[in-house]
Amino acid sequence: MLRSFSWPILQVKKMVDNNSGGEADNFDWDTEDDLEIDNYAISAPSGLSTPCGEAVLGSAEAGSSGNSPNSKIIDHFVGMGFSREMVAKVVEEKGEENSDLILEALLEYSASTLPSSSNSKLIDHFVGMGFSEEMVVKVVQENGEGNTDSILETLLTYSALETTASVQQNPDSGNCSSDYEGSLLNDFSDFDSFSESEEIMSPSSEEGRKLLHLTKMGYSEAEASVVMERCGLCYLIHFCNIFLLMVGRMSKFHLDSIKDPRLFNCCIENGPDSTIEELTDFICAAQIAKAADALFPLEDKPFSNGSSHKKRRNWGYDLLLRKKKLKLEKRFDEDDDAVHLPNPMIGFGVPNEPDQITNRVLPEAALGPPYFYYENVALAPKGVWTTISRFLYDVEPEFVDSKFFCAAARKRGYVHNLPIDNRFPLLPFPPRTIHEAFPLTRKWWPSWDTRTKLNCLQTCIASARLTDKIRKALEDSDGEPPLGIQKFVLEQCRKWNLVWVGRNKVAPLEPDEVEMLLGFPRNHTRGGGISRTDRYKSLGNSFQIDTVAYHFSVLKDKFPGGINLLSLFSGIGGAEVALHQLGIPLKNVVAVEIAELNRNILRSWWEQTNQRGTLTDIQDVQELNGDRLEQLIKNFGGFDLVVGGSPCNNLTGSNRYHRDGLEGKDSALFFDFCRILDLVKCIMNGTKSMII
DNA sequence: TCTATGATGAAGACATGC
DNA sequence: GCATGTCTTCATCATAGA
Repeated sequence: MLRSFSWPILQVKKMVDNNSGGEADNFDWDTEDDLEIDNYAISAPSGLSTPCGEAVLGSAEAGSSGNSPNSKIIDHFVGMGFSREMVAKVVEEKGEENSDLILEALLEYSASTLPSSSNSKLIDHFVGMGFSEEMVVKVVQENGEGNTDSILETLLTYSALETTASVQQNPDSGNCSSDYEGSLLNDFSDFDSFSESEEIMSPSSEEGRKLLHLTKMGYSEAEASVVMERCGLCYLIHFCNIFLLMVGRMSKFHLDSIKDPRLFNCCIENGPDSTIEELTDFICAAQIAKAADALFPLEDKPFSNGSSHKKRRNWGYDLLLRKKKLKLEKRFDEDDDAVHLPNPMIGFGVPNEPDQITNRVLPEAALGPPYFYYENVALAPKGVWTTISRFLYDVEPEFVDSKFFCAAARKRGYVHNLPIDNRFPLLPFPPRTIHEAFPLTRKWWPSWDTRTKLNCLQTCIASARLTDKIRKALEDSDGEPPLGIQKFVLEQCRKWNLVWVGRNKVAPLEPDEVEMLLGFPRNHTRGGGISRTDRYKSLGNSFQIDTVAYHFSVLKDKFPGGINLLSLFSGIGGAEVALHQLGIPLKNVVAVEIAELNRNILRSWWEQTNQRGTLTDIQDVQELNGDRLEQLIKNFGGFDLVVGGSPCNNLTGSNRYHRDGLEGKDSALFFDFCRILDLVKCIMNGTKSMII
């Protein structure tokens, strides 16, 4: 079974479970990781908060020498940061048998006993942001201390209303001259000095002019460049809104508009044409958000599978909140592996394997319509899958290795909201071993090459020089080659997925063989002006059809009349082929793919298979804005399934140069998947038509 | 200009032994 | 639990040759 994430509450619970499970004696409570987690719990202004740091330290120091029968469990909870007195009291009340109950009671007591004076770290944080203590105390009382997002939002609202009133009384004090802004900007005075780069000094374009203007205003070139780029993305409006709010230029109407997708879309659409004022707002707001992050390093709340998620209506705002938390989670994930890959990597189950899981509880926000399905490499840098999951409504990823479906490994993570019961595989089963897939290789396969499965099919193949080098190395030895040669050859065979095609002769797979292994029709990528290199590249970036079809199979009964599909980063049409092979009619397909070669491949397949539905090509995900989606949804009556496997370039271990995670140039397109999915959900749920 | 080729490690999961 | 070694990884870049 997949293991849960290790968010704070779960981590604490895990620790307690370990204790109650009798393994506490082997648990090292003093490891650095545990201390980090403890510190997290201690200072978090959430439900995990403890009364105060001093009490925690004092009790912890006194902690490990208890002699009473329940001293061990008390010590453990004290080690988590609760005061000894509180733990003792709770253990006395609840007994020491049910550690979950104890934990819940401790959390409850902690929340109820947080100091309400200005000594509160939570209040200090907000006061430090520039809000008045009186206002902070009031808002904290209204919202409770566990919900820092609500507190911040309410504080911003009050501030905006106050300042707006002030501006209305004194119009000259508006815009960038408010005290708020002054104090805030002073806090961000560590701008880089003005850059005198040649490019900026001689702007030859509109972008250059804006860059020059921004740098002259005192922003660093890097900041200006980033914001110029980002203003084409969907984050602009949120940051602008927050900043406008902070400086008091935003009325209640504007505040409400934060959550208005139409306004959000306007900014997205105007991104490249953003005015200087918008760009400066963006920079300031980003810095404010950065500072807010620093002030609330521990605000994150544990997620549950549960029902506590409110209806996902404020998608733009939510997206930004999730983005804001990204850095915090990344830091946390660096301390603790939040997502653990299952071994064996069979997700919720694969055909012919035991331990099938057929039930799961999805977070309310994740429920369809539409169904969604996101895919990427399983072995991404640490923290990436935590982030992906968080951005996709906290749905737990399903990690599956396609070696359970075909003769090649393909370790991938899938985040989806599909049902998981009554799955069925495509029949007939594809060959599961190398020899089944390529029977002619058996004749030449040496006994010392024990491979039965190929490794991941990638985008590059071995060179002729390498296979020749292997041939010569083997021919130099009489009979069975020495161990050193065997080791070298095996290493290269594993690395490049070489198969034996003659005596002492290995070769990389042909493109049509890769097609077969991945479950595509023969010659799917052949012809139409595509080179062999590009065929390997397109195939290497694709789905494994049998794996994906197994997950999609639950849709067959649900859409007997056909399905409307939004296929993002569609590549050579893995999702389309999988649905087709399942016998699910494709009614309306909107396929978004940047590479013309891939679009041609999908179009060609569409025509060859005599599809009766309509296929709409879109080149760039950036083209999919609210209006475009609204039009498409209006035409089709909504999407039944949104599928996407965003670029993995910056995630895969094969990338030696730019393994930058989700912040990488290409892999950042994941956030466009989120944006578009949110938009689709929003429009289909009627939110968009409700506002304005 | 396009295509194919060769050189370029690090990160992280996992198994093993102590 | 920890150190160590093994194995795997939807790739990128520079360059030569057609």
